[in-house]
Amino acid sequence: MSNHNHDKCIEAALIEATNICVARNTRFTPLRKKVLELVWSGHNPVTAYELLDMLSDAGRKRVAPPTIYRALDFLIEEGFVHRLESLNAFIGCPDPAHKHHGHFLICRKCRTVTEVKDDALQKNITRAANDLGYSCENNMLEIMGLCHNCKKHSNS
Amino acid sequence: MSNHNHDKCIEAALIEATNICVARNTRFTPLRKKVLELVWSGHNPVTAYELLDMLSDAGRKRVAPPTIYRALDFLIEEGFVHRLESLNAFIGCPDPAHKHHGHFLICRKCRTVTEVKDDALQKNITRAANDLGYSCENNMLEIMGLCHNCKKHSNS
DNA sequence: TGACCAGAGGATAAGTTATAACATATCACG
DNA sequence: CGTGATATGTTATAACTTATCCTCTGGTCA
Repeated sequence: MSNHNHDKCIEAALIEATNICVARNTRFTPLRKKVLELVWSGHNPVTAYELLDMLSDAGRKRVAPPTIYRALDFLIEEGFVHRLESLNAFIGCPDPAHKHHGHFLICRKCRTVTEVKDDALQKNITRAANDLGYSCENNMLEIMGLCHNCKKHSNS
Repeated sequence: MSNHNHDKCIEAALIEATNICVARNTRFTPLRKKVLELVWSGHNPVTAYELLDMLSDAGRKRVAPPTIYRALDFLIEEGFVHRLESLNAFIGCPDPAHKHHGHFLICRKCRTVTEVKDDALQKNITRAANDLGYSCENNMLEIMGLCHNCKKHSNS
């Protein structure tokens, strides 16, 4: 995630979300759009309260927590955003058009988060659940470690 | 987890924890023992505040949150207890002697939690991380679905 | 044996994350 | 327009977690 034109990421996410909402006839309101844009401010997780501050800085008059949480609920429901349970934080989904569970790589150093897309892995998870008599309706995998870049530049 | 003698589960967990602490020369104090016992009161996750209430009911004078969190920190550190991130709750580990990451099946109906022990799955996870340039220092998998028993008895 | 020290746990307060409950605004559609 | 449904604003509070400071206890060692 080093030096790319991140504006493109944001723009792409907003356009795709817009298209999906049109297709589904759901309401991509200005607030929801703004929150999605803020979530996409980087490839790092952001917390609800960071979003709150960012929204306020962005010129709106200070909003209260429910405003953010409701927007996030919508964005998660539509698949535009994932929640990182181990961080109580949120991250934009790079592929909202395809329904999937959240599997993430989290760099403990630079906090970059990369989404894992691995069908074999998902199959393996479902299989493991079935082996023990459970159905798998939903699952989340969060892997903490060092990203490629931080591995190179560090000795810890 | 239907009708087993759960006292055996509790007893086994306490004995194993005691042995491990002796081996490691760490202090399994009465408070820590009591908290572990309470965590093991069932095969369901318990929250920190539930433990707080349980401790108080158990005759002690009301303790404050840090007391519980410190005990939990110790128990987690020693591997006796896992934290379920998606529930902000805690569950006893059935195999504390062997270091491993937490992979769980959670029944959304009866809340029974079963720990998954699956080496192939862990290898698969590590491989997926490496494929994307990440190391895997730590990982957590939480699968939500219905357990065998609840599948049989329900139509939702 | 007694001075010292480290670790455990009690007490208070505060920080962080999330939701309930109710009021108001806006939209969609007949 | 009017009405119902959905979105957002507002206030308060619940739920979860940590920081800080202090006391007590049990072990170590001069």
